[in-house]
Amino acid sequence: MKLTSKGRYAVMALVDLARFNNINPVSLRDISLRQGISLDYLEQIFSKLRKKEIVQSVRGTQGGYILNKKAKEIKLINIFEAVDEKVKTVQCKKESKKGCNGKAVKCLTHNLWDELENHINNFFDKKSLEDLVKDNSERRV
Amino acid sequence: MKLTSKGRYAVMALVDLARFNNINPVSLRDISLRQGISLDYLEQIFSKLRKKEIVQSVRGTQGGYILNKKAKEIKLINIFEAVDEKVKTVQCKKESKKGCNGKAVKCLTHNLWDELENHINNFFDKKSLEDLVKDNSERRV
DNA sequence: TATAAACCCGACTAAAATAGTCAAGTATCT
DNA sequence: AGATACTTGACTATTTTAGTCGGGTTTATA
Ligand code: FES
Ligand code: FES
Repeated sequence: MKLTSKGRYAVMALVDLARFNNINPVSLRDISLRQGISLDYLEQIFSKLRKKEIVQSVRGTQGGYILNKKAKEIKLINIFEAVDEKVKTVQCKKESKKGCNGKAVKCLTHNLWDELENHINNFFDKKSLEDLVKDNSERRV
Repeated sequence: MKLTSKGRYAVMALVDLARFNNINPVSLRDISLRQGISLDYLEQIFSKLRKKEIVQSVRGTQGGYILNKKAKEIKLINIFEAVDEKVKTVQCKKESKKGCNGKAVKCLTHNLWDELENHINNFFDKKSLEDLVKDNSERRV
């Protein structure tokens, strides 16, 4: 069970952005330099974040990205969904009544994995971008 | 973030084993048939479980595996550790003081991922094999 | 004592996922 | 005009996953 770079970078980049998000847009180049993330890769990520209306883009010189909502309203789960970093624990299709291994009944562990998925998603539901920015500035002091 | 088959199978197989674990050893062939898991793959998995003393093997005809501890004492986390299904959320080395991206300080999101890791491991710490067997027999009734 | 059931072990491999790179744009500010 | 920065889509190397395969050894039982 591991977190992929895509998800990690998306959150990292947004925390960076949120900290500087007063008035001016933040360019991916700056985020790339500050956080050590490949610029090309960031572009892919932000394309998704924009399509899901997490951020807004400002084109041209001095352009960049700004948050499209208040930091408080952006939850981790929204970020992860936007970049397709989904939590997947069951093997079967949830809607279907069939189990994994193709049987007619859900397998012995199906409920367990379902519980696990909820447990993890709960964590993502609670944390907002604002929380993350705060945690971080407190740490400095 | 997804659970791999190895981890899922390990738990599935052990729940199966635990249900039949009265006196007689359970053969991997039976588990393979009941749970629809490749026999060869199961052998790999059980080799690890045996080395970590989760199960004991009984060789020869009529052989198989039996639990090496009480089902109550086998926690999910022990199973996952045995088969190397570890939860990994941070990118950096935890012991090191350096961050991911090679910087001298931990990155903006390090604490978050660390919290997440704990959150997930908590779940694994609590659940025992006994719980899983119980959940399952209750469901039938 | 031969046979079959079962564990044991290491090497190999196909397929999928990940983590990018690259090229060719378009928009906007100065 | 030139520089900065977003936009898009295709391509690719690497790693991980989920097995397979081939050869063992051990032991109950007929
Ligand atoms: S994981 Fe859903 S049936 Fe096995
Ligand atoms: S994850 Fe530990 S420093 Fe970035």
